[in-house]
Amino acid sequence: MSTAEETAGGEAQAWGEVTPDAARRLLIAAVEAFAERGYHATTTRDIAGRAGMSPAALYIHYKTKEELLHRISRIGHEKALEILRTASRREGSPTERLADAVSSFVRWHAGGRTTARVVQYELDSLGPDARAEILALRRQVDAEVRGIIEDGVRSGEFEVIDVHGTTLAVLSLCIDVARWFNVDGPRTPEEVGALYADLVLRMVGAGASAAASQK
Amino acid sequence: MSTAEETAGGEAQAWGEVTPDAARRLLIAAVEAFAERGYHATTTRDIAGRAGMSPAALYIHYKTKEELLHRISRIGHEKALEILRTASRREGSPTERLADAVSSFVRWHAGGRTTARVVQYELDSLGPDARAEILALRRQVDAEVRGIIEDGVRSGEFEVIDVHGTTLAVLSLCIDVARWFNVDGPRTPEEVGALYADLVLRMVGAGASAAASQK
DNA sequence: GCCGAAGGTGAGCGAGCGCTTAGCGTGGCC
DNA sequence: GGCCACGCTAAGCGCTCGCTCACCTTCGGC
Repeated sequence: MSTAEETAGGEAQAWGEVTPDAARRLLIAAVEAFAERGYHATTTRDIAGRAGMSPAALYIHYKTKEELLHRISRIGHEKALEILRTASRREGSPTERLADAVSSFVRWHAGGRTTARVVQYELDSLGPDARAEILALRRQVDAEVRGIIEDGVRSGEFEVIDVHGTTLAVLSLCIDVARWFNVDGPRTPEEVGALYADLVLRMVGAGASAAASQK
Repeated sequence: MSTAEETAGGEAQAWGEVTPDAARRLLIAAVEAFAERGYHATTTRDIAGRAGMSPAALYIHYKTKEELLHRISRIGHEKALEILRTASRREGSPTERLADAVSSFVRWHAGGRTTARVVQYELDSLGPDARAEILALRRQVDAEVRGIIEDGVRSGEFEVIDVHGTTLAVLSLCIDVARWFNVDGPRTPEEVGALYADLVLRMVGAGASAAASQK
């Protein structure tokens, strides 16, 4: 999971579950194209071309162009949820769990920026049914982070007045990394993850009663 | 400036400078359409229709569809920059100036969500020249916020290790409001502005040496 | 009361879109 | 070795896109 993953164009990562091979190649091509140009500006000819196939080949594996986006979005959201769940359910104090959640969530958004961009910013391009399905996953993502913050408030480690609003802000901060992060920029995903974990701990008031920006 | 501005569909606000009247109506129609569907998914027929005109009328006032986006983006960024400059150059401590900057910047993103969405998220739909012009404005926006944070660090009010990274995070947090804010949701723009000002002051460590989350 | 500019329309252009269909090559099975 | 299912392609259909063009209306200046 934290082995040599993606950096620039590759980012093949978690698409291993998609079979057969041609369908996976098309999906990866679609992710790259959607991230670069946006869903609506991407043509099926472009996707097929990137995958080294003719335009018609796409329709053997997917019913429509939207189905491609739907599949990408669902797999991406499931991955994001898994990352947060892992951090949330490990043992440790709320402070440690929140720092872990934020830093790994941010690393995913920065390192897999291509995928994350599509997952987080092309939601409105989905039809109503697919959109509703994805929104249910997003509510689970929200609940996971809110759970950690509530734990911290309960234990007295955090000092938060508006738990819902703060949860929203924390997630918003992490998600927006996919918009601005530049692979050629001065920061590595790990550095941004560490910086953001520190900033988020400050936001929830961790370390107001104890020293917390260690590690 | 803080009079009864926009709430839902209206949001006519700062487009007063655009003349003649027909050109302004087209511009407002374009903002609404771009915000709703995205630039690439919006048709010139849709824009003209919303403005109560025929598709051809658009080309009397604008050379291309992209020129509409360019104009919207430039006016929007100038407005955003003006808001931050006003907060940055008023008198007061860095803490007060930063809180003012964040809360007014957030209010603009939440209240004028329609406009802000287009301004912040359709940048990539511009051609290279227009894009470069807008990016120059964004660097000024960044510099304005960084200036306040640097002042706070210098005066000892703030405790920030990575000034550039923290500036980026603060701006990112504010900008992303345009993505998730819902006019029909439970929070008013003013409430989000106040919450975010508090969160940002925590992020920069204001009140670590003095009480700061007052007001 | 005529005239030209300004601002608008209806029809339609070439291009490119998402998607379909007829047919081709190939490898596994009897 | 004949057969057929599978994966794929070349060609192209119907449609809608951004944008243009020929023409129409309105209105202030003289």
